[in-house]
Amino acid sequence: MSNKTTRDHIVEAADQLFYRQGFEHTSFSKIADAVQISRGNFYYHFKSKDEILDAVINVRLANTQKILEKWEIEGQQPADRIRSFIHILIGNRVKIKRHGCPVGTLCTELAKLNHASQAEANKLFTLFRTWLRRQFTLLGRKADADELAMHILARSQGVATLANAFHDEKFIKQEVKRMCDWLRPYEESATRKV
Amino acid sequence: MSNKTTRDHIVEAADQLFYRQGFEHTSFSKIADAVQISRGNFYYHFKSKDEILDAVINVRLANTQKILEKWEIEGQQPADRIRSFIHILIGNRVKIKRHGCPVGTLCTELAKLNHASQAEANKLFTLFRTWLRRQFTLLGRKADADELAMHILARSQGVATLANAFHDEKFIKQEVKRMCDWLRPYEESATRKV
DNA sequence: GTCTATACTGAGATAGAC
DNA sequence: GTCTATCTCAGTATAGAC
Repeated sequence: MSNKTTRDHIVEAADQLFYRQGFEHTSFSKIADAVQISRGNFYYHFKSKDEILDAVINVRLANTQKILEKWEIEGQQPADRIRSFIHILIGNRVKIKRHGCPVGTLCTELAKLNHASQAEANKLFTLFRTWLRRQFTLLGRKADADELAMHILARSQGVATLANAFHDEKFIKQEVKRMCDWLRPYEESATRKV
Repeated sequence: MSNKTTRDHIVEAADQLFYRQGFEHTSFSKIADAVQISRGNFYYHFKSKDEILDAVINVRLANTQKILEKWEIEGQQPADRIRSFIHILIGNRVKIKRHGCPVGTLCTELAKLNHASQAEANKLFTLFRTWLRRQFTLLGRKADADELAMHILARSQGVATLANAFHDEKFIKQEVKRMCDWLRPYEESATRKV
């Protein structure tokens, strides 16, 4: 099963390093060290560093899509699914404390660099946004589904940013509870209608 | 009055550029172009790029302190002062849409770089946190004042991150309204006690 | 496919003239 | 104080052997 190509290994290592150290700060040497190949070998697989970034973004998009589908299937009710989203903050709390949100920090960095792949990276946010919007629509909030989706997305971003700055896991748990409390009235009003 | 030294001009230009393009991405050449001095001249005023960063952080700390004092004086009630904080999102919405939050994006970047000045930059967050905590304490929330301070700080961070990614000013206004709505019950319960 | 060697560039930093 | 000239180093990228 572990028939990963060198290309896969490069993308995987770059994915990790871009998350932990940032895109610009991650040099070819660092990726080369991680994958245990020579620097020259990169250019057989990719034309440039930007191409590696695009590959990383595509992998992340695919993985995100899979997770959203998983939550869609596992969660009986829309509110359960939204809670799955909220709880990634808990599941990834150690990484978030150390490196922030992988989506948010990448989009923020690419915006500063005015990088050509900004729009591609932003699609990661859009995946979550669209999925959350659908869940809120299913909760009967047709009129403000997108606003609610953006609201909860923003809150999870803020939590990640501050948890990272203050190196605080407890804060993540605190805020997750608040977000779940916030969600409950929407859930209950939907249940009453059914 | 405009007796600014060259050093002041350097710090000012670096401040802007670090915000707009990021610290690492901002080279000496770019700052030199902005200030209209030669690259070599930097080293009369600063020993290294990191020293410029420290100077920038110190300026930002001083400016933040001033703003907080201003809000403290201008706002009659603690809730008014907290609303002053919330409304910087509106006042700075164009910049936030373009470059995110100056505090959040700097702290996030320095965390990725594992930069020595991380702790200094985080003091910017701490200034807001401590100030907000005091306002919530004055609102009679002694037990959870810090939690509420962190909560509102996180929300403003999340708003800035998404407004930047989606280039969306309307979203900022939407969320500011939500934050003010969120604040009202705390304000009213405090007023009732008085 | 992977390597070594190397070109080229731009970065931070230094020396010394003015 | 400010400049020009220069150093050193790390980065991306290329060429060509194996």
